[in-house]
Amino acid sequence: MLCDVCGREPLPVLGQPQPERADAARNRRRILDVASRLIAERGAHQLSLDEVAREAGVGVGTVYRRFGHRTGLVWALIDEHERRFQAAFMTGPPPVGPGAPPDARLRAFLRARVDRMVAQQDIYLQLELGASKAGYSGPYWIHHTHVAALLAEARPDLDAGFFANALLAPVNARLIHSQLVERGRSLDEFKAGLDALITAVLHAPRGGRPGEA
Amino acid sequence: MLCDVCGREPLPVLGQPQPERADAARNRRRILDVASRLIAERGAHQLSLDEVAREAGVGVGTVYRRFGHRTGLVWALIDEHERRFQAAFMTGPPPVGPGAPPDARLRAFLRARVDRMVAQQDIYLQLELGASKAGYSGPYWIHHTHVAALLAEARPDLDAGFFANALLAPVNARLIHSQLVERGRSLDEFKAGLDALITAVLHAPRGGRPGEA
DNA sequence: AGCCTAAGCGGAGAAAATTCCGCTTACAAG
DNA sequence: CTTGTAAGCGGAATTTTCTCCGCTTAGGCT
Repeated sequence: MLCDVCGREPLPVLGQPQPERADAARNRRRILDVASRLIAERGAHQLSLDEVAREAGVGVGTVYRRFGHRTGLVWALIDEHERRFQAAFMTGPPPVGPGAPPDARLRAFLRARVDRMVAQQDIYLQLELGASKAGYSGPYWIHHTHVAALLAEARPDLDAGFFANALLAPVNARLIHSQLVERGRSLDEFKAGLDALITAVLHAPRGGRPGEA
Repeated sequence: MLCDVCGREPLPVLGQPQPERADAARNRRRILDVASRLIAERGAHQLSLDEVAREAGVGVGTVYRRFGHRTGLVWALIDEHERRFQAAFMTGPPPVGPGAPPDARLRAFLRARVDRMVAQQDIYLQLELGASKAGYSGPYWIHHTHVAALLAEARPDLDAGFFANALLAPVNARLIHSQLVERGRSLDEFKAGLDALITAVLHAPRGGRPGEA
């Protein structure tokens, strides 16, 4: 069912690969390989799925059945990195992983997220473009849950759900790109800003109920 | 020139209408009228510029010469509201306009921005979709300048530029939509969250240099 | 080995965005 | 009123996204 305000339906979560026919697996691999090569050559912003299909030697239908839409393919290209990233903050070593105090983990997490976005700027920009078709996709809510949990640990009196969004929202490809490329800010300045934001949130005045000032 | 990372060029600022031929002005009017009718009828997400052109009795070329691209047209539809909004916070009565203390103005401003986005959700979603083609457009930076100025007034020791982005980032159509529609949060909860965020920023611990915690 | 069928395939084609360019015309200057 | 010309026009053509549906085949079953 499509939402009547934004006209989209949720992006199917790309879970663990369910049993897949051999030819299907081979095609998936080919498509992903071609796509990442084309992106490396010319940038994610002019990736044409027709061309991917042609170069991969499959029909466009195959690409679409597998990945749903343009954004789905781009997301699949990030998926592997994302899994690694999730492993890092969920089970990896401190300060990103468990073991460090929550404020340190928050800082480390947001900084790592920035690094990921900078490393593959154009792919993330592409992802955010398609986002209005795919909505906030799986990984966003995983990150949200993580940040909210750390916040709840450090400051149980706050509205963790809201503040998690508030901390994640500035860490987006478009803003980072504009800061770095158009506004001439440095990465360090940006990260220092995030640290300051985290500090501000963690030291927020205590209010009567969660979410109040 | 196109940016080689994101492949876009800046959205031309829609300034005051420069002298325009009579037929051009008439066509602009027709296009805008048809577009807003079609959006009212069927939602911004399925606005087809071909159809707009047909119904307005002009060629598609005319639509594109005038508005540049899909996002340009959508933005033009918001332009009038935006002007009113800008007038309100720059020269209107308090608490949004000058006269109230900066913290009150910040709260009022963000709440007003939320209301604007809620009132025309689908148009703003559309705008954010096109954003990666148009980049952060004029109004974003006007809002940013405004928020940064208020922050600088209240807390001259902070990195106003960064925190302005941090306050604006959570007020976006996609997040608001997901909170309200998918997550079942109320508008009041969201606004209360923003108030708390502002409070946290304004009470941030004082650091050695701007931007540090 | 032969059969069955659901999963997978592919490409024509519909729909939408955006570009291009030769024709038309508003309107200012004479 | 005539004329020159820059501004404006329109729509065919190009490009890309995404859908549809009839054909093919991998691989389990006997």
